[in-house]
Amino acid sequence: MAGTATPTKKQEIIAQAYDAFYDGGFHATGIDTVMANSGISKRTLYKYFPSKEDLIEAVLDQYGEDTDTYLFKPALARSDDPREQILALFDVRREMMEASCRGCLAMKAGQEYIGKHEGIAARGRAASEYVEGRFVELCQKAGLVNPLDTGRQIGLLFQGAAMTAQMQQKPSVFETAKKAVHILLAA
Amino acid sequence: MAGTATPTKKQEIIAQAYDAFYDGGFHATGIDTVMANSGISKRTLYKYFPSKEDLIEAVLDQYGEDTDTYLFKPALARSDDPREQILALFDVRREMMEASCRGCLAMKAGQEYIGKHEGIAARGRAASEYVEGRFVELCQKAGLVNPLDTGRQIGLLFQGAAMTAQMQQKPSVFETAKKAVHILLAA
DNA sequence: GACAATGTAAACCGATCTGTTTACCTATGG
DNA sequence: CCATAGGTAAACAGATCGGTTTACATTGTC
Repeated sequence: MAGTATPTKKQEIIAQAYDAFYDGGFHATGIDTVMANSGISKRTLYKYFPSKEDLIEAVLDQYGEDTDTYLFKPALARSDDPREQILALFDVRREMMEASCRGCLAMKAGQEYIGKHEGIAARGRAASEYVEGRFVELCQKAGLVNPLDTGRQIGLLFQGAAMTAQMQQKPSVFETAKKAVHILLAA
Repeated sequence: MAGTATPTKKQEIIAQAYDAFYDGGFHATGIDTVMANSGISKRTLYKYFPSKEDLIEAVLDQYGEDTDTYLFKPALARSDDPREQILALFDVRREMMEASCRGCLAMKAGQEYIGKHEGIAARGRAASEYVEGRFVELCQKAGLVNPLDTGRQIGLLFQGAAMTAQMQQKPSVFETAKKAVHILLAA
C-alpha cells in the first residue's frame, strides 16, 4: 500500500509487517514469520527497528496515513456536500471490507496492548479520536445544530459497523449503519 | 463472577483464566501465567481442558452466561417499558465499564482468532449476533415500525460505544450513544 | 491401616519467541 | 583493485511457549 517510487528498505519492512500483523495478529505473529519469504533479513530489520514494539508503532503510523489516503480522501472526493461525504465514508469503508474483511488495525493493536505498551495503545486511542473528529468536522460543515454530539454518534456507528462486519464477516452491516446515519442527520 | 456455592475445580480454573485472559489478552498470556498463584496445577488444568483453545472456549461460554446475568437481566429488571429497557442496557454497560474499563471479551477473542480457530471465532460471532438479536427483540416489543433495522442500528451503537470506551478509557461515550438511541427510537 | 481418587509442585520436552552475532555476498567509486 | 557500505542467510543465546511426566501430599472410605 505504498505510494512513492522505489520504496526504501524501511518502507519495505513496514509494508511486509503491515500485512503479516493484520492477518495474523500482533502477539501471535513472530518476527521470523513477519519476514519469511520477503528477502529481508532479521539483522536489517533490527537495524531500523530496535524492537518488535517499535516496528508495530511504525506499522500503525503507516496505517494512519493509509486511512487518510484510501478512506478519507476518496470518500471526500465523491461529493461536495458534507452530508454526502459522511455517507460516502461508510460506502468506502464497506468497499474496503468487501475486498478484505479485516477490521481496524489500530483497534486490534489497542485491544492487545492497552495497559501493556503505552506507545502502541496511544496510537489506538488516537485513531479512535481521529475518526470521531473527522465526523464532527463534517457535521459542522453541514451546519447541524449539535455537530459535536451528532459527529460522535456517527463515529460510534462507524466503529461499531467495522467491528461487527469483521466479527460476522458481513460488510453489509454498513448499509444498516447508513440508515441510522440518515436518521441522525435529519434529526 | 461465579454464582453457585463451592465451585467445582473446573469452575475455579475458568474463573482464574477469565480474568487473566481479559487483562492480558489470549496469545499474550501463557498457561503458566494463567495459573500462577492460584493453587491450581497445570496437570489438573490439562485434565479438564486438553488444550489452551479448549480453555478459551470454556471461558467465552462463561462470558456469555455472565452477559446474561450481569448485563441483560439487571437492565431488563429496571423497567417494564421496552424502550426504557434498551436505554437501561446502555446504563448498565456503562456502569460495568466504570468499575473496570475492559471491552467485550468475545470481540477480543474474535479479533485474535478469526481465521485461525473456528471454535473461538464462532463464539465471537455468536456474541455479536446475540446482542443484535436482543435489541431487535426489544424493538419488536416496543412496537416499532421496523424493529429489525432499528434493533440492528442500536446494536451497532452499543458495540461501537463499548469499543470506543475501552480504546479511549472513557465510559462516558455511552451517554453519547444513548442520545443517538433516543433519536432512533423516536424516528 | 490400605486403597484409590484427586490434587499440587516441579522437572522436563521440543518448539518457538525476541534479539545478537558471525560469515558471506554484492554493489559503487576512486 | 580494493575499500567500504549495506545487504542476506543462518547459527546462536536465553527465555518462554504449550503440553507431558514424575513424584509426592491429601482426602475419604472400607
